[in-house]
Amino acid sequence: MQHILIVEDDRTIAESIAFILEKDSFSCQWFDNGHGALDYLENNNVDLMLLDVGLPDISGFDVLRKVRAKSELPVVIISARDDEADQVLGLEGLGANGYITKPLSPRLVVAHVRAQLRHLRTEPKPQQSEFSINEAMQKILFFEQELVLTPAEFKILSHLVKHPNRVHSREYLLSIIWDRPHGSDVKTINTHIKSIRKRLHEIDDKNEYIETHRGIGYSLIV
Amino acid sequence: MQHILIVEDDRTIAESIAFILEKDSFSCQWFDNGHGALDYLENNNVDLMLLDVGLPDISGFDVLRKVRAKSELPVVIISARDDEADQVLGLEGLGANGYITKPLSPRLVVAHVRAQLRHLRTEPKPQQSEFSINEAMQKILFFEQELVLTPAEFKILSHLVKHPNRVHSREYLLSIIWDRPHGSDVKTINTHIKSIRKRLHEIDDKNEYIETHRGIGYSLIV
DNA sequence: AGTTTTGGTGAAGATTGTGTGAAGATGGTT
DNA sequence: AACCATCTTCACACAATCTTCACCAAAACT
Repeated sequence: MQHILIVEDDRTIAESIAFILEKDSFSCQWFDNGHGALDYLENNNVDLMLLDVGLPDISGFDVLRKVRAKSELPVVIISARDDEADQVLGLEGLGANGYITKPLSPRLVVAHVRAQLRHLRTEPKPQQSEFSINEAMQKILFFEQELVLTPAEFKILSHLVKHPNRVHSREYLLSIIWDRPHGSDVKTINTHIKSIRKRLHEIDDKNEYIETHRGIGYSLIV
Repeated sequence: MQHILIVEDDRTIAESIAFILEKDSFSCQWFDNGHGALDYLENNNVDLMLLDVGLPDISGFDVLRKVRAKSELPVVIISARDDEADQVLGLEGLGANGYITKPLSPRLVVAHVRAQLRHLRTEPKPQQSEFSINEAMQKILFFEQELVLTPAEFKILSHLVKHPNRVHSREYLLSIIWDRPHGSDVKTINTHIKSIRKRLHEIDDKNEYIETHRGIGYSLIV
């Protein structure tokens, strides 16, 4: 599931956006201020950010700059009024990926989000790694050798392979395993990671491909 | 030149899609109803189908199932409103290859069509195997020997033979057996697979040709 | 160094999915 | 109606997998 971060100080608007997106099978996290959102970004796996320019604490301008300092995360700007047009222009120059004007149309929000994420998906960097995924057979090759994985292991590893070199929280990795809400302990992931590591070691016992980020999560190094 | 079949009851939308695609050097054929499109498919060479879910005569659901009963033609769903989301999900389960929501963005339509056709090109060509199908006789040869199969078994096995080395969900395999909606349990497939395996074992009891993918479905290994 | 927190490990439940045989339901044919 | 082939359902056993737990090791913090 793709995870959207909503930064919007109007609670009503934020909730309606979240409602729409969740109906469209995205997961959402809402912040009514910039600092909270930036903190959240540090430790969580976010696929796209919807950013209102008029925030109480810091300007959208600064939020975007800080985000861009660290990542290429797609950011869609929400602009409140026409007289913010100049500001929006500046934001686009700074690397915003799109913008929507209020009042928001539900369809338009979904369309923008989808468009950005699809665009992201259709531009995969042909970054070759020692892993290759065969979705049709639900199998992963590691140095040309087939890994025998359980469903949960497959889901976790294929996500790590698709998004290497970045940290994924245990919560997020758990959410990948389930279809529906399921109240199991995040420590479960430790065990899954353990067995994935074991399987990788059977083929190449030298290297550590899955790195532990203490207190945060795991990442795959390629 | 690649040929696109457009099934869309809104003339304006259909014409604009056709215009865009033709500008992009595809050829198009438009139908404003499902039955006409299905007839056309029988006798014409189509590379991809753009299918609106809200048709006047039969539902997109039924159209897709009928198409899937006979081929792996790439089908991209066009969904009109948000409240069709559930339906679209069902269609994806039934084997749709993608979907676009209205209002349609020209670039997005072209992108989807191109993506699907590119994907098609990389699909493995039918490779020769120990199986050979005689459609006219509704028989399958396995190591030169004729398999005696019930209709349902024939449909399942011939689909597996035509699309080997990839996983097929029970839902999908069930949809192959029926022409129309039929509310039977997906576990039925377990039993069919069991009896197909039994028949294969009668000829070659060494190998496991049909592989189980726990929680997902089955695949035929060649 | 000692304490606290977090992650690794192996094994023991708990849970879920699948295989199996047989019984029941369905639909067509005589 | 009775038969037949076939499809579907069911109950159970078994296997694979997921989760939890207890314990130890490693890291971070006083």
